[in-house]
Amino acid sequence: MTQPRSEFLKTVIDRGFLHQCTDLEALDAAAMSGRIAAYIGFDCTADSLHVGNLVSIMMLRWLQRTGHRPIVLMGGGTTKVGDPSGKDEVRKLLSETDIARNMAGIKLAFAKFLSFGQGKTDAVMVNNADWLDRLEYIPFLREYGRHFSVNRMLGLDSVKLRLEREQPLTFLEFNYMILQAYDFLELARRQGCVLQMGGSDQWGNIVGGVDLGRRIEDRALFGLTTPLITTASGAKMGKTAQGAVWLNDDRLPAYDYWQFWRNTEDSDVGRFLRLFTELPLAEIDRLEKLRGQELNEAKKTLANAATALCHGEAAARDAAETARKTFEEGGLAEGLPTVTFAAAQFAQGIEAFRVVVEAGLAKSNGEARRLIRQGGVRLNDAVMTDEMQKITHRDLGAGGTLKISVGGKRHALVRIGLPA
RNA sequence: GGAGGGGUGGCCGAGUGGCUAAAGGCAGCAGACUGUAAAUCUGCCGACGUACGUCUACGUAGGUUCGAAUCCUACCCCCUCCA
Repeated sequence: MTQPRSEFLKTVIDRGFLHQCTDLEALDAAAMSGRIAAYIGFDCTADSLHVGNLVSIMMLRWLQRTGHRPIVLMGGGTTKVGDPSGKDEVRKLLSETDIARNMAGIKLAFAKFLSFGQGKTDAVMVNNADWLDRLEYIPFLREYGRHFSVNRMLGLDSVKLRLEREQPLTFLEFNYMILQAYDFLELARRQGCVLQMGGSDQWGNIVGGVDLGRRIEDRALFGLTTPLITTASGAKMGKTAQGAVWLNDDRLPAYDYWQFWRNTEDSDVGRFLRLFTELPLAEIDRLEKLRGQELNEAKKTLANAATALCHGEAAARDAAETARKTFEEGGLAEGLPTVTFAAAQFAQGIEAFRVVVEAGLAKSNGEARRLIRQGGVRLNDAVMTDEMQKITHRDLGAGGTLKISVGGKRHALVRIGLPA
């Protein structure tokens, strides 16, 4: 199509958020003619969202920034069914209490990215359990079930994949797309919602809703999907040593979140800046042209901006400052993870490997020992060789603190604690 | 309900009585090289003990055996086909 005219679509396309759209021109016209409401659904399968969800969240944020109304749909109802998309195996059934707890955790993140309230472009949050829980089987089947063709559903990737691999697909899961389609219609009725967005794996489910709206009420609904974001090396984004990169700081501290972005691969920097920050495109063009070591500046900018969005400006500044002191000055920085030992323990001396474990830099004594033997541990930047070396008062620098490091990136502080 | 197949370490996946803490791959960690990047090479990769060692582990619970992931029994779960 020709260039979109609406602010919303222009932004979405220029920044790399668009994968597929059911009718880009008509959607563009709708967005030009006034405020639209759009939604994305999030199932409550974990108690925090992670960076894999960030593309969707940023979509809603841009929607709001360009004058439209975002709807966050919590899948309190659909989580009980389980989305087969992109899954090789049947999902475990989650209990109602699990779902409620997960929903509470997920809400925390949205409060940071969107502004909620009663205003015209304020975001709203709804829970599909509100209507799905009340559905009656036979009436639902007669009214909505007849609009779904099993022939077509069998062709959907989410279903086809399972069948081709001869993996089980339960009837429960098979119904997921019907419920998601119904959600869209319900939101259109309740909130005047005309657009559903989501990851590319949601295409089939989204189109199902668009079709249902047309068939039942002749509504013009739109679907738009975002690309699956992988790193340049092809890995699914958002894994670290500890696991997923969570958005909630009780699952992943802001400092580690910052580090995640700081360690972006060179070839991903420009793309990530466009997707995960709100820096002007001209600025991003400049940053991604930096070469070699200079590109590290762009990575810091990325880390600062992304962390500020998720954890706030102050947390981003702290993380950046901690990183600067630690990596660029090789010094001690407040803000690193800290362990304390009693003065009496220092007096006796503590075996080095125990300190490494206590600092959370190794999972077991054996691992800590191996790390030290392999020359992977440094005490105040001096490589350690003896895992039995005693850490004592003498190792504490000014301020009564010492730094212990594993590898180039993981650091912790050790200091004297108050007598227990 | 019937017949058959299967449950092994974070994941995939070998292994059908001792040589198996369990091949191989992936993921991960460390070292070298660097730019807190990527790629490459090297080493590590159940827990505990400074090594020889001990313990825990192959769906669960028992049993056979000097010795079991491997054999037997019961149970649980999953898959395929048939009804």
